Amino acid sequence: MNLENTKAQMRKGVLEFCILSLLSNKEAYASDLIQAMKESKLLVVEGTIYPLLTRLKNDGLLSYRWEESTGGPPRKYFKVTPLGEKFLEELRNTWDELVEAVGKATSP
Amino acid sequence: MNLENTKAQMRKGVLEFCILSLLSNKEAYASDLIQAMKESKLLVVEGTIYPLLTRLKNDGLLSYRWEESTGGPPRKYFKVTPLGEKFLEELRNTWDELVEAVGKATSP
DNA sequence: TTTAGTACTATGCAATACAAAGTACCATGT
DNA sequence: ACATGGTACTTTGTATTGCATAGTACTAAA
Repeated sequence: MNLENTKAQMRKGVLEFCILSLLSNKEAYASDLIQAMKESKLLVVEGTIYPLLTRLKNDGLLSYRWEESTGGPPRKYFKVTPLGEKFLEELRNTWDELVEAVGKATSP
Repeated sequence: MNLENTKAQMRKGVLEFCILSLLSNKEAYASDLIQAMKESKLLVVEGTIYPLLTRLKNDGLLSYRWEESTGGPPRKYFKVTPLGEKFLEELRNTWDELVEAVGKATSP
């Protein structure tokens, strides 16, 4: 039981929420997202984000298009589907409820 | 990918925090905790809480004593150890940071 | 042609919430 | 005395998912 492990556990489930939310604002590819998450102090690495994006795509919450890059291989630009927007809305509620519930449980 | 599943994911890591926090206020046994969590709208079931309590105890964050019950088998009353209090303090920071980080990442 | 950097893919592991089945103890009813 | 029901705890197995790691493929510069 170490703190880093627990932090990682806490991040679970909120990553989905954050990624969907970021993509809801504008299209992006993996590196954009990693950068954006980093700026919010939510560190994510490649091994996490690529499988996550694939999962969300397979579930119909995201779609993507290929775009050529000026230097380097082409990029997968993701955006949120209508179904994804709907799911995102539910995630917002879920998150708010969780924050409130934890507040209740942990305030003396 | 369904909402219930994601909710469960979001709860991960938070449960530890809530349980430690509840026990920091006063000693309790499993059913007390399940009840308290329920009142905070954080549903937990036996299969989750018993292994969690055992984990926390094995890591030295909790200790327990047996107490006879008026009706039914004896109960394990848990309380937070000094090490647990220290860990709890860190979890508080971690949680606050996470809430802030998610807020940044998900607000337009 | 080789090297470095970027982007994506694939495989395997560890942590943990939960379900489900099981064990043990006590009190009550017959 | 015995069966029944409720409470408390234990054990086992499963599914999900973040992460590490290694690998593939493309571009550009040396």
